[in-house]
Amino acid sequence: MNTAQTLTKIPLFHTLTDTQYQQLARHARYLSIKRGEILFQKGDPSDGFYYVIQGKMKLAISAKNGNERVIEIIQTDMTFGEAVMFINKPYPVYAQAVVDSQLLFIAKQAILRAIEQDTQFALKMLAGLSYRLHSLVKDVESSCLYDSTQRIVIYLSMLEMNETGWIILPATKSVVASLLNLTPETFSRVLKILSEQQLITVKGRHIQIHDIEKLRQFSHTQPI
Amino acid sequence: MNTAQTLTKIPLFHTLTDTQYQQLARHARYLSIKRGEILFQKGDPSDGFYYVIQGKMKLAISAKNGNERVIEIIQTDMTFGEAVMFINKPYPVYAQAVVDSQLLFIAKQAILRAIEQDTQFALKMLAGLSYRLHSLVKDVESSCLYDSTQRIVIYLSMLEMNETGWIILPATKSVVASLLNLTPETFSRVLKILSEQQLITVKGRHIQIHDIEKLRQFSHTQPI
DNA sequence: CGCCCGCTTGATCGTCATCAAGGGCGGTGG
DNA sequence: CCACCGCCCTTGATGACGATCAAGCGGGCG
Repeated sequence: MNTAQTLTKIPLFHTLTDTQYQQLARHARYLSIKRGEILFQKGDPSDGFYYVIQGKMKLAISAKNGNERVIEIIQTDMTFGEAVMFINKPYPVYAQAVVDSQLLFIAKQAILRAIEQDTQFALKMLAGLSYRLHSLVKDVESSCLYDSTQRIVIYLSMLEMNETGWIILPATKSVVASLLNLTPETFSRVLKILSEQQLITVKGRHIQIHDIEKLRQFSHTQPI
Repeated sequence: MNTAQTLTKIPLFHTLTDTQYQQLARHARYLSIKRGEILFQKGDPSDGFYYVIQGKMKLAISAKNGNERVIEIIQTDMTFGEAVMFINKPYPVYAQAVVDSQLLFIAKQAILRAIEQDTQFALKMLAGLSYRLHSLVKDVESSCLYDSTQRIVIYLSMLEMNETGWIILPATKSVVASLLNLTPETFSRVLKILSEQQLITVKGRHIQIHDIEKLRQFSHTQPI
């Protein structure tokens, strides 16, 4: 598949014309990245954003002492790095490949031109950023107002969209734990408790939720 | 001052023409709100955003048990609520007046029209949202990677832009504490410790930083 | 002058991180 | 096919940070 064709898969671009796709394609470049590799470091300058053709990336921050906190896990068919493009600031996070991945980089100038030509595109861009902002507020909310069990239950509930009742964690348990602002140890312990309560079944990264309502109830009755 | 004149003070609108100002003014309305009053509740639908002509607002979330967490303090000349406008979701936070305030509400449809007419405006809007996103990431970073003393020092350093060395907290200590994800008690204790270390002087909401470098050093040497 | 609200200070507790060690699974090579 | 190795994950013991509960202080405003 060529670059222009790949671009048509990005939801953000769905209102564009063929000509515009060709323009974008000229400013896009394909790249492949191996598991564990760093795409950009916190502090690097930004001149475009990325689309995940296939694979998984994680955005995270880290303290001097080595502690890290995963902000987001970017999966196949998602984009990242849009926001930083519009302000002259370096990346506030670093990006690392969780598995071998294929990415598409789209240069800032191409986006700016597209915005000039297409109002709908600008609105989509705004909606995309707004959505991100919304998610982050929810994230802050979670971290501040809920304890570890509640955060985990909320997270599992979010993933619970399949019909089967089985969900698959998008990364290793350590990474998911960090996403929920927990240590791997705590994450493991809570999953064990939920298992013992017959609320879930854990098989590696696969988790079955038996009764989502009971699960939610449990997490609320925990305090006191 | 009439509405159109007030609009010209909003940085976001600086590229607009007089005609556009008139258009916007028709979709804007002035409102006055008393200290403590709620402007909108979490969950309310959004159909525009707000500009603080004079006063102070706070955006916060709250848990069932009554706990609250202040996300942002909006001061005179700042805007809020832009992001939610672009996605069909209710406010993820509630807004409350910290002091008696005058606001300008600008309806969504006026903004959408302005975006259609002015590319520069769309870009400014994008930059504004990006900036918000950036701040929030910084906020998450602070909460996760730094302890209470470090967060307070970082916050005080941010406010430290005046020449005098004296800074003024933008709200009551309780509200600032919540903004830093701390209880008032902890906030008070840390300020006391910093005072005892001769690093700052506290007089009500006025704080003098004696030596910002020593202050930073202290907050880093604390752990261990 | 007195009340109320916001701040301080103290004592105690709980949650989660940290430190440490052991177990399981998958991949690789003999 | 089996053995080995490394990486996660688990499980246990301990501790620290900050929250909570409780009481007293102080200053501003009516």
